[in-house]
Amino acid sequence: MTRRAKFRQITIDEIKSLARLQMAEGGTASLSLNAIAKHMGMSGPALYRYFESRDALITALIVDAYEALANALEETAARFVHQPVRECLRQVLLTYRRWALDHPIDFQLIFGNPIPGYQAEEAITAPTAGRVFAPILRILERAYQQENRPYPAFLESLPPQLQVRLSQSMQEVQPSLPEKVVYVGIVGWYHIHGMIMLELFNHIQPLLSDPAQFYSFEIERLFDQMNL
Amino acid sequence: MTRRAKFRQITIDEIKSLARLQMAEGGTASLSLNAIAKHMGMSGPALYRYFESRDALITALIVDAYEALANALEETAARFVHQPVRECLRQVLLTYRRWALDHPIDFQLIFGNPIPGYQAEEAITAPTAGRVFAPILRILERAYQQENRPYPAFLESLPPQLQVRLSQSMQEVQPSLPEKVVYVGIVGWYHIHGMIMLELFNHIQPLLSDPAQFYSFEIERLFDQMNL
DNA sequence: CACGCAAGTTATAAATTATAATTTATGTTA
DNA sequence: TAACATAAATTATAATTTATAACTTGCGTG
Repeated sequence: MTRRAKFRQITIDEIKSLARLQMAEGGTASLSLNAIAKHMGMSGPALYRYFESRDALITALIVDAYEALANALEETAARFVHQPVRECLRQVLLTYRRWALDHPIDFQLIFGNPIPGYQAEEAITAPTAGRVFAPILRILERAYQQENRPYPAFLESLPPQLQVRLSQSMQEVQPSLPEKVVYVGIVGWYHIHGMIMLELFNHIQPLLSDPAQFYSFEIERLFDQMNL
Repeated sequence: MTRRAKFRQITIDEIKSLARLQMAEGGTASLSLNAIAKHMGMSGPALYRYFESRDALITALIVDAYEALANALEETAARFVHQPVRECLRQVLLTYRRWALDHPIDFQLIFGNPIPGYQAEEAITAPTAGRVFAPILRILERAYQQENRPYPAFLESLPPQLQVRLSQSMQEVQPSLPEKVVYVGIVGWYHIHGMIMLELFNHIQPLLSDPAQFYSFEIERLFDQMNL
């Protein structure tokens, strides 16, 4: 990497870092290119050398967030891969919530409403989205394929017309995955993910004294249903 | 109501209506006081006679949305009150999703991330929030109290330290509600609501061919667990 | 050494929310 | 009915946005 490119990368990183900081203080809306530039000691339009537009910056942040979440999940999955399936998936799901609470802004960027007028570009975010779901699927595959656990009873009553559509990128990560595994994964992910969104996007929070305990409780309940 | 007050109310309604329309087209961010005024044939600052600020307008819209959702749920609950508990709750939950899909903007206003820099005022929104949860609780109370159904098995393993905190307003709607009923309600609401948020805020949608079928499937699964 | 391109600058355009000052219209009251 | 108070709307203006254009500076490589 040339000397110039290195400095360029540093500048890009600093811009993104400041953008995250700004959003952490005032919400996803308070992102201001001008303010960032000012804070970096340069003036407004200079930033457009590094990001084509405000939306381009946001897209970059979203992609980063996706990667970071996926990395966190994969790392946990790897660390507990020698533990029993139940413990391994438990740790992954706990990491999921932990990461969301530790990086609320990034989580909002990924799963929240689009920012002011920002239009998420499916083409850019979709590939990485698969990486988030993949670790969960891999653990479930181990449970039902390798260890031959019986599939959950509720799969029997699943409507036959209902079909899963694994995205291109996810199929690359996990080729030839049995449909039943994916179904179980979706049911679990919806359940878990929904809880986290509710906790993070508030409005329901005051209902429970300790969301963490409730989350753990629901995880065990889910595992029981999954025959883990 | 005086003649002037009536016109004033009409104007307020028109502003809110146009605001909703605007958001429906360009997302919650595209709300512009100027554009509304222009569309109404008056110029900018005139709107400030009716709403103190942009945030005040948004708050009004949020309150309206809460009311509308609560009304829809209550209406369905009333219409099916003579049906078996299971059918009644099913219809209420179907209405919940239906309303969310039919009014995505309002649903985002209520449960999504705050708009660009907008800070939700708990004091204003909390009271109405109770009305959304209340119909569900009432049906569950009927099941477990009046009809003496056994409580779900999973309640046994609920951590004893976990406590529910019913808001002031909810206690007024439902006084002296057994804690167990509230627990079941929360578990159910989290599950259901989480699914809807995922469907609405996308990012996971392409995973399933028919979200409606999945939703119905999960409802039945939930009911089985609830002994309904 | 000199040329080319990257990086940053200022100037400017088109929006936004919001305030101040002013005019116009309405409704009530002496 | 006439006069006055207040509501409603206007224009002008300020302070911010994002974004483009044109120009200057300076690095680094051939």
